[in-house]
Amino acid sequence: MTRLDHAPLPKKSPRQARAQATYDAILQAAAHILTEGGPTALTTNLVAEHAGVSIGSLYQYFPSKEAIVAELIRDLRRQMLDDIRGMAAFVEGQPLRFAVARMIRASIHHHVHTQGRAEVLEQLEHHLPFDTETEAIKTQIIDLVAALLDSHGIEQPRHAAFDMINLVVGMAHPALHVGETDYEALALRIERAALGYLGLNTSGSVA
Amino acid sequence: MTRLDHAPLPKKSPRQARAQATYDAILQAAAHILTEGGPTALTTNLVAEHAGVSIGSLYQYFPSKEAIVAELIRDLRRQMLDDIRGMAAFVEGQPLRFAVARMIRASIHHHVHTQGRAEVLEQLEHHLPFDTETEAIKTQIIDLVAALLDSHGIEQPRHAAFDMINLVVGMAHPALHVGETDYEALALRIERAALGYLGLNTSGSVA
DNA sequence: GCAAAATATGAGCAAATTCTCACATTGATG
DNA sequence: CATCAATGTGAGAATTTGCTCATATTTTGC
Repeated sequence: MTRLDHAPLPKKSPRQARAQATYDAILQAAAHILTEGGPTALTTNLVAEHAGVSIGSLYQYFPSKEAIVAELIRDLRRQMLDDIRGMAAFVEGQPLRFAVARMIRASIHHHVHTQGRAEVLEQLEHHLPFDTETEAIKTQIIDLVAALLDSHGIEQPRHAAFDMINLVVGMAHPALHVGETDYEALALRIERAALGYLGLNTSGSVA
Repeated sequence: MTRLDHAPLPKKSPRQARAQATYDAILQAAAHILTEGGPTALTTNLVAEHAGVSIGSLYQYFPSKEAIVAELIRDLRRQMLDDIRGMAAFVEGQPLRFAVARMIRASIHHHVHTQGRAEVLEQLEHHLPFDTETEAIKTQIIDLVAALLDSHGIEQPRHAAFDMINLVVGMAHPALHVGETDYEALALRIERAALGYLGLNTSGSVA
């Protein structure tokens, strides 16, 4: 066994000099192609070309096309987890309304930053072999949000965390996809729904 | 010009006896493959095989694989529009809370009935050539919901309709996908968020 | 510098995929 | 029935795609 036994990478680990650049270029190219052309546009040859790398190099680091997608998914989840962690730490001890507000802004920011990638990847994930790490990260994300809600006395925190995440993402993504650029206005609208879900009613009625 | 000039079907229109069965079998098979195996599993040969039809027949009605997907999307949208139309008629004159409750249940029912298809198809739609009919149907759906909200004095009804649809779908779909079967409980949770969004506050606070 | 290890290359093979076309079968019509 | 149009068939041509491997280049350790 070499020193790569800790990594869930199915093939050779690159960690040495320019290899990392090759590895990164492949992932970046794959992400780009996926968001631009959709799942059917993703071919290994095209990825290699876009990455400015030979097809042979691609297969040095990824045993298959699916492995590239799987790694993209892991990357995205790790990023999400990091963002949520930072957010959770930031709102520690603050009132729930504030925490919710921050969470919504963070989610919008995250989706803007990863433009459309989440959609496609989540979709593809369903038809990929079960990945332990990805699943573990998803659990951690739910747990973090659940802990946050629990600390404010929300009932069934895990259930609520699941709903809250979907509520925020479900509203934010289509709006952003359709070209909405007033993030603050969007956040305020989502906030109304989120606070309603949590039973923290905003004052005035629109109707 | 023959009598098929009214249909946006790029190839021959089937309307005659068993031809319709073939046509339907192809669409059904494609839908099944898409939901089971995802976008990458969809190949014309496989569709023909699953439909119990020769590959030649498939190309008699669809000029390309994309045309099949496009038709599936149109089908789904038409179904959505019909469901919403029925729902809107049913809640005519009823209070907004009731209308919202019905809309949420209808949406859940619709998603249960079309299991996962919406996700994949919506995703693929983004990378397909612009389809006038599909777009028109989407507009009609928004308009219907907007009219409903407007009749109850909701401000910016089109904006609100867009948000409401995404809120409901965004919360319902992941829950159903994860195996939730208590539709009523799910509907009640979504209702909290929806009413919160609309400013129709529910009574008690959970926190 | 030099050998050995790490990394990169890309022609090309096997399999998959899209789609055509010449022909067979079925159904309708008088 | 006979005829013709509508429908169905599937071998296979043309292309694409996933991936390998023999070889070339670069980097590292000494």
